[in-house]
Amino acid sequence: MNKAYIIDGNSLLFRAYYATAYGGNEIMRTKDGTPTNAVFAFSNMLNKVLHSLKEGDALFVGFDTGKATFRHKEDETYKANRKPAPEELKIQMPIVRELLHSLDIFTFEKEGFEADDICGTASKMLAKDNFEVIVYTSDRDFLQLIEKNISIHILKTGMSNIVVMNEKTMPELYGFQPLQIIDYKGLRGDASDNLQGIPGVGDKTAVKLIQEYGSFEAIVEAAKTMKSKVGESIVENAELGRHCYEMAKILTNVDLPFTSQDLVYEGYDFNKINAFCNKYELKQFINRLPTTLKKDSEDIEIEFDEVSKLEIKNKPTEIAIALDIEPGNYNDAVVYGMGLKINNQLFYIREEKFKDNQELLEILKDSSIKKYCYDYKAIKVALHHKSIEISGLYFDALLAAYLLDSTLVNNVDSVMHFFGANIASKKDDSLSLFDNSNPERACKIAYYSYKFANKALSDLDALECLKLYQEVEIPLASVLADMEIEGFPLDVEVLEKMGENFKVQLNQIKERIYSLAGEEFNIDSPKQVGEILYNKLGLSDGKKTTTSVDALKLLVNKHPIVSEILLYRKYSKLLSTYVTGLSSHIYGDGKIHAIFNQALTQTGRLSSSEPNLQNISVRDEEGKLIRKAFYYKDDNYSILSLDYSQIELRILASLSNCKKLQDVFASGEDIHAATAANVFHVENPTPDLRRRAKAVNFGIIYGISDWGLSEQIGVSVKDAKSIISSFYDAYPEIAKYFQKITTNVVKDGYVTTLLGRRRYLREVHDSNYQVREFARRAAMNAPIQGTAADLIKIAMIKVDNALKEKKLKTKLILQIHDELLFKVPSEEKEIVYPLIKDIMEHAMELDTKLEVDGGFGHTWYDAK
DNA sequence: CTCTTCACG
DNA sequence: ACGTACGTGAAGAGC
Repeated sequence: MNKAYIIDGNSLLFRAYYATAYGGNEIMRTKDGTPTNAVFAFSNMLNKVLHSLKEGDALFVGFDTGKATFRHKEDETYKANRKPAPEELKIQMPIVRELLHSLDIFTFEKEGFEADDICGTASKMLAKDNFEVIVYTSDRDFLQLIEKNISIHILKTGMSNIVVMNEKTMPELYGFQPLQIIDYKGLRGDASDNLQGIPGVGDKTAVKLIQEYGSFEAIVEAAKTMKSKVGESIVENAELGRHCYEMAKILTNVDLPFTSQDLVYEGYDFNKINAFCNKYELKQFINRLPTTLKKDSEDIEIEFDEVSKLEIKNKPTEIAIALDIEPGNYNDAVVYGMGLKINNQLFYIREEKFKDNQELLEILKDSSIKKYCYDYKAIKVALHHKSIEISGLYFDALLAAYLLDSTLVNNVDSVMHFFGANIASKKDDSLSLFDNSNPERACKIAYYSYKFANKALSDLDALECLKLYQEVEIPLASVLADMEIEGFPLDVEVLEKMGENFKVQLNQIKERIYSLAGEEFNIDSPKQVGEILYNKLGLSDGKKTTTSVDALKLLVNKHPIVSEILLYRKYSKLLSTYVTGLSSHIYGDGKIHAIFNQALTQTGRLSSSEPNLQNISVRDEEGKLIRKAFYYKDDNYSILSLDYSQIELRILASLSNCKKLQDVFASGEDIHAATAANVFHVENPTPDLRRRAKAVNFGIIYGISDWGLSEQIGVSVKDAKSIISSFYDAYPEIAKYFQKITTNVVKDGYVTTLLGRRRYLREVHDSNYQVREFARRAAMNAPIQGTAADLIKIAMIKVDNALKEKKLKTKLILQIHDELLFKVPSEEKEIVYPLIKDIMEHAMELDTKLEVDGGFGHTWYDAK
């Protein structure tokens, strides 16, 4: 028998709200302040129901409309004693409906009726259609619905304390039958609904009377001959009781525009609920959802053979591979084994047997054999550590999913989930404390990497991303793997010497701060710093309450402690992040092997982690000294740094077809000076005007706002506004371009780069102004930042190809968004510099001239 | 685990 | 009138 789960939406939502809004604690909110505590608690409750749902089961949520019902018409005072719902809860009512609709769960509400009546009618209908009905509510009135196949799950305190009431347990607990709850309410009324029952009849009397006479009317009849106070009161207040009796009845004959079959749950669409979770920052919910309910989700038992030696009859033209590897950084992770799909068979080979399989090693190395996998770069790097070569990447599920929807989380479970499979192992993985291997999982990943390839490729084609995938992301994966394998040398001794200096400075500054403050406190704690500055020393400028650099800079002249704190912060950052932090990432070969995340950013840029080599200090002279620790001890090698000049503005000039701006770049003029001349209407701008113009140029790229610009360059909002319109007057094509972008993103819900990389910005339709504006600015920036990312990726691939073709020893070692770093042997310096510069400058067809500058240095510090 | 701060493009 | 620049990662504090 199939089950039908019916949820009294309002009842659970109230419960969810109050269960998480107790005491004086701040309730859960999104970054922009939208309260989500009730949605969060409701989603957890709902998830429990979803986990018990089987195929063919029905699921339904009934709601109140919030408007007056037939009960209000009958009794003006009905529920009049209730306090209005808090605003924070009201805001969440439509969001809960949005949650349910994102999961394709059937909800219904009808003006004139309460959720009780909707749920009651649906329950009876489902029971009649042979469903075993389970109703979730906290309202005891629902008990009247109980029958053979209808049980009521009453939520007591909190969200997890549930009492199951059915045909058997309900009479045991209450002492009468389910329908008699109406008679009971006739006698007792319902205080929460503002219905006063018969005076003098308490719980004990009511139960006794019902047990004796059966129904409310029988009790009234019998009361006439009772010679007691209670009897008199019943006779006297019979009408009042009758009213309560009628009000307590739940309707089971509401006209519903759906059938039981319409309520059978058919699963959720991953993209829809994923978008919802992103929007409301409910991060864990999606991962806790039962994958079996995902539409088209596959969760099969796979069969594989664990072999010590592969016996392959026919040489394959394609294979799928997945490593069974310890989670975490793959540079030093334990490799347990490898899952393989070869000629429609699945194999698992333990790591210690890799070397015995010469045939396998040949297949891996053979670039003519297509490789299907998830995260090829990780596989290539991890295998390199085992001295095993791999080439011939054809399909990478991670990269495909990233191009299909960059908002996806980049882990294998989520990506496979996205494509429609559950790879979570069903077996108990606590079986062995010593063996963390998971052959089944590896084989599943290999199996699905292959299985989903065609669908994914055709989806990429449909999104016009196939070329970007095949010609950029796929070849780039190998280039990045080589960069990670190559690494970047870091001299720990140089670093530590600097660290000692920083420590000395820090101690002196610390003492000065304590003495200026008149007490010791934790300078690393923004809270304590704020307390000292704003409360103890009373340094507030009236506006800012944070202790960030921007806020503190406004206070430097008010008290000597402020600049000391800024100094402390600087050295503290240098020591913890750049000396201690970087040191901890030096491997046995004296090098850093950072990971370049290829499927993470929303714009198409790379990111670097463990450690992040893309944010090593450069603006601050003392911080920049860190770069002196990056160098080759072998004097024969030097570092070449080449970076694109003004890449984003040049791309904007090209994308917007702005001839005037393109001409500025073509002539080699100073772009910031040119903007200064245009917006401030002067021929020779002063350094200060040039500085402001530079901020304007940046602002344009970021999706400028008058307030943001005014804050940045210290002018009034009004002046900032006029500066922006001067900019658009000077470059009208750019204004037109942004107008087009804005229109498109509202129409399509996404923007694209020059190569078709897509960024979804569904938030442009958000009901919240802030969220909408944020999406609009991101829409303006993404095509620019993303096209720059496309450009440098192509440059990297082309440079890599050229170096290999010319059999040069120069190696690409680092990418920092608009800059490439190379390890160059002395003898190649002359040939490599113009070669790479030329490739970078012509990596892509653009209407704006590109310019690359840079130079060699023994250390990273000197490379410029 | 989230927030704040600060390093980079 | 809204509250405000785009994209990242790491460290420390404080829950």
